[in-house]
Amino acid sequence: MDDVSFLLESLNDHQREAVTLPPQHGLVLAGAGSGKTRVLVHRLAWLIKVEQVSPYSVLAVTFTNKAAAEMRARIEKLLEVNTRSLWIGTFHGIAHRLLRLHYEEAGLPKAFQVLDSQDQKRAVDRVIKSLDLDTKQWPPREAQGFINRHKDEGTRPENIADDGDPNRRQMVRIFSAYEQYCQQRGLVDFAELLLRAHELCRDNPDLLQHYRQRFRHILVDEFQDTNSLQYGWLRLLAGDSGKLFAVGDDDQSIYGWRGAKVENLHQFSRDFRDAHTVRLEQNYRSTGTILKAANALIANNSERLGKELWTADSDGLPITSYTAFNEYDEADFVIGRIKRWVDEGGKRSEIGLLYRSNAQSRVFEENLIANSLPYRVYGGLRFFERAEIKTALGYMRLLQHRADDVSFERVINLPTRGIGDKTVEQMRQYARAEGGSLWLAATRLADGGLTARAGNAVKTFVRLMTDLTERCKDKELHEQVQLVLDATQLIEHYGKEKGEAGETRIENLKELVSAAKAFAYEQSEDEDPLEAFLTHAALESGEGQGDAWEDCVQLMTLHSAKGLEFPLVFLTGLEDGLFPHQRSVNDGRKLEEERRLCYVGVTRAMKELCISHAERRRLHGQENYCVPSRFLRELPSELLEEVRPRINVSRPASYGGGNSSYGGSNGGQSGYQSPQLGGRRRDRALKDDDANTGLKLGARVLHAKFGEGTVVNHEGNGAGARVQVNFDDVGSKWMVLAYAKLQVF
DNA sequence: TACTATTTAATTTTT
DNA sequence: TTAAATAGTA
Repeated sequence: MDDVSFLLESLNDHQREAVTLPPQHGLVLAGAGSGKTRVLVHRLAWLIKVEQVSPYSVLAVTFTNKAAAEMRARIEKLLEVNTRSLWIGTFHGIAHRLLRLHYEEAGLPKAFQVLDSQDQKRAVDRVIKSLDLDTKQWPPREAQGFINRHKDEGTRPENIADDGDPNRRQMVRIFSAYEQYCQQRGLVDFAELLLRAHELCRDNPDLLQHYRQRFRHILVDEFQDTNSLQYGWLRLLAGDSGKLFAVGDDDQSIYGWRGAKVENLHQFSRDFRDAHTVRLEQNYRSTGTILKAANALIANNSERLGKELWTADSDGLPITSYTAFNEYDEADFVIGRIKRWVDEGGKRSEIGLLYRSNAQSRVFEENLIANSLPYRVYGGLRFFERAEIKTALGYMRLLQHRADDVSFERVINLPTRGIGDKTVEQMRQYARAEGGSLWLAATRLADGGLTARAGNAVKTFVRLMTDLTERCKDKELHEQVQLVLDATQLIEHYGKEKGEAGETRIENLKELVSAAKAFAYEQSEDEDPLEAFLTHAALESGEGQGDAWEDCVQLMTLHSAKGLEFPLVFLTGLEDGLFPHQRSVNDGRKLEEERRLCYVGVTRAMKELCISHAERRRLHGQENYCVPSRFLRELPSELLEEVRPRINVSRPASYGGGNSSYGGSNGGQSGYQSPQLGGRRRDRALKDDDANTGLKLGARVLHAKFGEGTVVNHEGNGAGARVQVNFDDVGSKWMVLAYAKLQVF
């Protein structure tokens, strides 16, 4: 046997145990930063090198293209094997591949199209309208959710039990009609990819047998994120002889709301009795302090499989906790710390600025701009989801498939060519009556049946498309894209948008040509390049397309931060109602998911962690007094170093001194303030907050009977003044200040 | 058909 | 507040 020590020497005992498990089912509970990907990659290498498993017999499944690409790259680096025969991909990518290979058995046309969620929504919208339903009463978004939820559970409309609820019955009707709509046109949405692939395997014994014999080993990443259908498919594929090796972390399950089932992690050990479980608890990312905080926080969750992170490293710095007046003050503090980090020689790209919801980024962005700090906001529209790109691709699709009604509708009047809603509706009716495509309707109606004006416009469009088809013959992919852009004048159209928007759109369209060029380069011979490119666009969001890399502060939601790490992390907006989110506070399960989200945030930090919350925050245009997040209280206070604003604007003299930790005696803390903005806001805070009661909103108080709580409201003056206190244990109460004998701290 | 006023709702997101 | 969707107007 070859020397395989290189596969093991960089691993700790537990990692090594996982990697070298005998060829059987394995479950690795990998804590944050415990070297999960490394174990997965080394396991795969071990199977090939030591267990003599052919790369051909291994299937490795991930959730994102990024993770799949990284895994492939690391395997290639570790071993010099032919990774082409190795199936590494996303659930959707692999399902797609199976369906392409076996489209007939799957009941699909050879050239079936993949719908992304936008396309799906449009399709659902059309279906609802074709059923003569009001989209007000039946919002496409909800119907789409209904459809996807059921597909994710492996359910077809005919399998949904009729419980007599007319609402539900109507939804099922829409679901059915949508399925028919897609089947007729050869359209497959994301959930359908998985469901079809599952049914394909389930209903074709020979085919299933073939793949069962082929894939002796199935490796799964982020197993806690699998939904019912995905797990069902894995089990089916593994059968009795295939070996599943799943890696996941129940404490990092944050996608329950989109169908992920943490329970699968529990179920795994029940379904595969002989499965070995290995825990990876040594963390190679964060300081001891950060890990202690993370452990303490997550200990508040129930039904955990149980893990405790530890590190061989030192405790490091305490966690900074900042109480801001409002969101602007919070941003001032964060940006001040960012500057400090950069001044001390740190890179901006080493900073992760995390928040619960996207709306929070705005204030940070404004402040970063004011301080000329480059930043990058993650999330938002991906390259292939941008309107201009979708439109251009719509033309490409229509070029390829004349009957593609979704693309037809997208493109028919963009740029505007005088074919309005009325004309399109006529075409729809014609198409419906004839059972043909909109394209057919357009060609027929162009020769009569429309007003002269509309008829001419439609004729022009038809000619445009036929000309394009002609001119695209025998052209390279990127030349075809260029031809489409030229002929449709999309660049001119989108360039008209005012401001930077137009510029960006033009750049994106040009980038599409480059993307096509780059794509064709790595394309294999036997596929139709355009067809493959269109699928690529649907299946890969095009992350990394466009914007060049720079040393930027990284802004993102906690969800998008999963899997990443930063030397310096800001965890912002730790306020009840915001984080945990309002919609989760009254539901134990949801609340636990929020806590896991917080855990994910904390464990992103390598060296320094700064946590902040605001006492008041403008939300939906309303100024709100905020109660500090319960998660804040779950972090051991000895790990925290509280940083206070430099002045105490709102505490009246009578409460000023004594044991009050709000007492603003430290005059320092300058350097994190932008003077004009900060100053003005503070003045306002003074006025608003100068409560008649003399008790500051958001202040923590102690009541002899009810215990600790937070002041959330007040009314009245003098002797009759009352305050509303939200007690940690007994909830919210109004009390007369004069009698309540509240102790402030 | 395109622009403007009004209404409405308001996590999180990959494929 | 603000962004998006819808309704109304030039």
